[in-house]
Amino acid sequence: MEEHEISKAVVKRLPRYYRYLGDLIEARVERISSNELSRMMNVTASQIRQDLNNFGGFGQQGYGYNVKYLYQEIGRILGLDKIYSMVIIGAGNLGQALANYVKFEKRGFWIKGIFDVNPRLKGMTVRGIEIRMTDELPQFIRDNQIQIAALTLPKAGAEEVVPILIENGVKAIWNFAHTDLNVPGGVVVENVHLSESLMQLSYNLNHTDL
Amino acid sequence: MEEHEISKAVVKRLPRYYRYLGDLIEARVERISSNELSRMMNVTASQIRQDLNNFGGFGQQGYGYNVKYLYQEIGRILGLDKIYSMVIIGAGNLGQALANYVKFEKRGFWIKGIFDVNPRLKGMTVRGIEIRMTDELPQFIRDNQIQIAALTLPKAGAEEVVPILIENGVKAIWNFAHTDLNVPGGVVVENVHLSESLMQLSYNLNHTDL
DNA sequence: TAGATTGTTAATCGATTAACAATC
DNA sequence: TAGATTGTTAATCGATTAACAATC
Repeated sequence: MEEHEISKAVVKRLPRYYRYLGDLIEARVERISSNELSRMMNVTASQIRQDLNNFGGFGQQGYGYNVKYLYQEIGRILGLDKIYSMVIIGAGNLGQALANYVKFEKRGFWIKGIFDVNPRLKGMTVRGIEIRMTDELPQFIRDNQIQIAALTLPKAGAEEVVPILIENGVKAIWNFAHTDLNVPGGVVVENVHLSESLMQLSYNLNHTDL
Repeated sequence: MEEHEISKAVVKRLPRYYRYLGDLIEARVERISSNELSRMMNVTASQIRQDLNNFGGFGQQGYGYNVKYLYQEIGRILGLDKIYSMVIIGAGNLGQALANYVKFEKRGFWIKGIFDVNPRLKGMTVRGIEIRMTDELPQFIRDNQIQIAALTLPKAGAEEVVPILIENGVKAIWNFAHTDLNVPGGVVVENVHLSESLMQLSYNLNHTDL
């Protein structure tokens, strides 16, 4: 992989580059300079070139970047050239929203199972994926070599389930519960704290002038 | 309000302070020093003191911070002492998940209506909130003095609806659509790009050593 | 008063932007 | 070749951490 550590700020920008490049492909654009892209994205051309050169030289002097090639390379950097097996823990609205979001599967994130503690949901399916009871989780993770778990359940349940996930081999947690999870090194956590996002909105609403 | 501009990084940390302070109140803790809090939250005590002092001196030398008071003050800074009227545009799973999330209302974010273009949803309710057709939106926003709109619909629809929202007085957009919205100054956008979050997870999964 | 801890200034670190030589 | 644009070094800017005087 890379020689040096890539900063969080850079990693956060990569998916946005990827999205814009995808749009350019759809628009049949073949090449783009850091300058044009910077105008589209409202960032500096310098930042784009610096960000990309963390991972290697993808452009060509006097030409710019080939859109398709750069898209593919950023996809590879993000790990989108691989296939992942995923479970969703918590079959409420949010869990079902994720399960129904087909685009994840297009990007290689396969949802293998949905779990809940509510026995009334047992056997029901969401987009063909069966809802299972949480006690089946350890076996299921091992049998299906699950790498990623999305936690769409309340705080207390999330904290309980994390050690079970990790014991059985889960390597990444997409955490929607309103708590900071404790995981050992080598396990990755990505937080989506919706209420904190709404509070930031609220702050900005109150501190932005017309 | 404040004299100088507060950095985005600081604003992003405020809701997390708020959450930890809420937990401390529940645990009946009366006072806390920046040092104790820093250990709980895995940040430096210096950062906590710097962050808070952007907004004023909430502590007392030799004592620390009064938990309840600090909680209340951060809530006020975040605008959580006010009440907001909100609509959700897009009555899919994600929109319904937001509508069902009662805690938002506890924090003063009242969901007044849910909108969709699908006529089959017309008249249905989610937690007592009626689903309305998008053509009723302009009137509804004005009549109910809606300040915030959550966009839980596909990209194209989101881009179409934004000018309508703004024309009728919406001041903040909570954007779940996979696109960067164009809004005039004075209108606030907070993005929640789930697929980009998943890509960051994927990156970290592939670039973290055991 | 002595001890603790803040508020704040100064030092350090890292990220962004500018500049330009290399080169297609 | 001349023009364009990258890759990369240097300069700037901002954010984080350290240090300590002020003070409860």
